[in-house]
Amino acid sequence: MNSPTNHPANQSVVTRFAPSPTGQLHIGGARTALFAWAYAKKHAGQFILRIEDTDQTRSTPQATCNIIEGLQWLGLDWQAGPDPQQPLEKQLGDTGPYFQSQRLDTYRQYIQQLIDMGRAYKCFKTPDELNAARQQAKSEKRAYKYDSTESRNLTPDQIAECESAGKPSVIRFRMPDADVTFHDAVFGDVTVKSSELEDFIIQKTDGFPTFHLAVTIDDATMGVTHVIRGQDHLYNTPKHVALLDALGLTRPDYAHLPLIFNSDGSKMSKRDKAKTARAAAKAQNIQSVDDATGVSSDDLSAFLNKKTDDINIAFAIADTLKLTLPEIDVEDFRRSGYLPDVLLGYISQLGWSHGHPTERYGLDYIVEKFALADINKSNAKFDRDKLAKFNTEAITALPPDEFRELWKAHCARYEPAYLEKLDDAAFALLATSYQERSRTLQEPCDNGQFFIIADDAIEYDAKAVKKFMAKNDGEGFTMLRTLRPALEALDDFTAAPIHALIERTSTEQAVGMGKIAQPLRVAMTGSSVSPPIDQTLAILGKPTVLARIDRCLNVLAETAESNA
RNA sequence: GCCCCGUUCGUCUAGUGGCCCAGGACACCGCCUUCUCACGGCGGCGACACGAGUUCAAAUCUCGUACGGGGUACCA
Repeated sequence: MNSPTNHPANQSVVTRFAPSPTGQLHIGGARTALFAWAYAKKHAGQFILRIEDTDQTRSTPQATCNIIEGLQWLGLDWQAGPDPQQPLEKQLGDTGPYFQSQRLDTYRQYIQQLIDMGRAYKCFKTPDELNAARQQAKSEKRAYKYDSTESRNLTPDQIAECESAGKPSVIRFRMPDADVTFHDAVFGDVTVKSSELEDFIIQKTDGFPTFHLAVTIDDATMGVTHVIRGQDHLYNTPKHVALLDALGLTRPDYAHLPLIFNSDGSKMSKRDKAKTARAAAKAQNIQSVDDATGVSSDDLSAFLNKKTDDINIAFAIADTLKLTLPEIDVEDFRRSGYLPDVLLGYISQLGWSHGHPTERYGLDYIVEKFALADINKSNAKFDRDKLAKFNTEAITALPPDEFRELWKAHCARYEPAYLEKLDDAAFALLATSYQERSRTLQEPCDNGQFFIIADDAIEYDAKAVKKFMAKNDGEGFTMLRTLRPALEALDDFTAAPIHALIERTSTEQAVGMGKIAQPLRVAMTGSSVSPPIDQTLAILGKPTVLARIDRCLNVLAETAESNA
C-alpha cells in the first residue's frame, strides 16, 4: 500500500507536541509526545513544543512548567518551544512564539484574510439560541447541524445594526459544499461527507481563535510536516484541511493515534485519583486526615460529598491511609518510582508494534524502529502489572552504583527522611539490599521504614508475634535471649560475620535458619519481612540491634508469654 | 439519535489467503530455589466477537448482527 505524502522526500521532518496547559502531563499525552519526538528524531528532523493556551479560563503557567518538567524527565527534548533552562518568556526556535496566547496577531491576520476572501463571516447567534436549536433537534430525534443560511446572508447593513446594538459575534468559516478527503497514516484515506460538515467557529466572542483555527495556522506557519496526535482529533481534521485549502497552505501529513484506557475500559483521567481516594476514605469511614497535610475536616467532607475533586485532598487521604492512587500523569509514575526509559518503552507498545524481537527497550530502540505504518487502529488498555514487571527487570539489571544514585535522587524528591536519617555508608548498604527486591524506586522507601524510625516506634504485628515469638512457649524470645550476648560480643558488625554467627547458632541449637531469622525480624521490624537478616542487622548497626532486642524482650515478652 | 472507526488468550500484541488445530510478553496456576519478602529457573492454562458468503483453502476477502470507541462545543 502506498503512503501518499504532501511533502517532498528531501524536506526535513518537523513534528510537534501541542498540549494545553491545564494540569500535569497526562500519560496519553506523553505517548503522543514520544511518537512525535521519535519520528522527528528518526528522520533527523525537528520537534516543537507548542503551548496551546487559548482557553484563558483553564490555562496556567504552572501547568506549562509541569509539562516541561515531565517531558524533561522523560528525556524528550525539543528544538523549538519554551526554553527549559530559562524563564517561560524565553523561547527556542525561529518559528515562534510557541505560546498561542502570544500569536493572536497571526491568527487575526489569517482570519481577516478569510473574511476578505468571503470564506468567513460574522455570526451573531448566541449560545442560548444554538442550544435551543440543538435541543429542538434532539426532541425531534433529528441530527442537529448548525444552520448557516441566516448568518451567511447577513447584509452589511444588518451586520452594522447588530454591532451598533452591541451584540457579540463569533466568526465562522464558510465550509465548502463538498466532501472532504484527507490521508491518514493510520486510517488511510478518510472521507467526511459534506452533509456532516458545518460552518464552524474560528474566532470566539472573546476575540480568541478556536482550537481549530489556531492549530491549523500554527502547524502551517511553523512548518510542521507531520501532525501526530490522538484519535480524538480524527474528525477535527476535515475542518483543518478545509481551512488549509482555503488559505492555499500545504496540508501536513496526519497520523492519528489510538487512545489509552484504564483496564476497566474507562478513560484514564485525573478524576480516577479522586475516585479511588474517595472510595477508600468511605470504605474505612475516616473523619479526618493527618494534620501535616493541611487538609481540614471541612475540606475532607466537601471532597467526600463530591463537591470537589481537589487532588491535594486525594493525596492527603492516600497518605493517611497508606494508599497508592492510580497513576495517571507522568508525575504520578515518577512518584511511584518508575524509570523514565521503562515508562516510555512500555507506553510505546500501546498502539504501536514492529514485530517485537524483544519487548524490553528504551528510547534509542524506539527511535531506531519507529514507523507510522506500524501504528494500530484500535485502542489499548493500560496494564500496570506489565509496566511494573518491566520496571523490576530494569532495576535489577542496573549497575549497583547507578541504582543507588537513582534511588538517592528519588528519595531527595519524595522521601528526604532516608537521606536525613541514614549516612552514606548505611544508605549504600540499604540500596544494595533492596535493589534486587524492588519493583520501583518507591518500594524500598515504603518497605524500609523500620530502618529510619526510632527504636521505640516499632509496632509489632500481632500475627508475626504469635507465629514466630509466642508459639512453643515463647521459643522466639528464648532465641533472642540466646542471640543477644553473641551479637553484643561481635566486633565486626557486618553482614558476613553476622551470617557466620547465625549459621553457627543454627548448628549448635540444631534448628533451621528460619527459627533464628524470624524472631530477629520481628524484633527489628515488628513484622516478618525484611531484606536478608544478616544485611538487615548490619545496616541497623549494633546499638540499634541490641536496643530493639531489649525492647522486644521487655515490652513484648511479658505480655505475650503471659497470654500464651 | 446521527456520522465514522474498531474487534486475535484476562491485558498488550504477532499475523496482509495455505508456513497458524494461531507465536511472544504481562497476569494467573503449578513445581524448583529459599531465613522472610522478593528475584530467578522450568512447566501449564488460555484467543481469531457472532452468523452468513467467496475460495480447493480464511484469523486474513465480502456482507449482516452484537459489542467497544471517537465525533457531534464560543474545550482543546
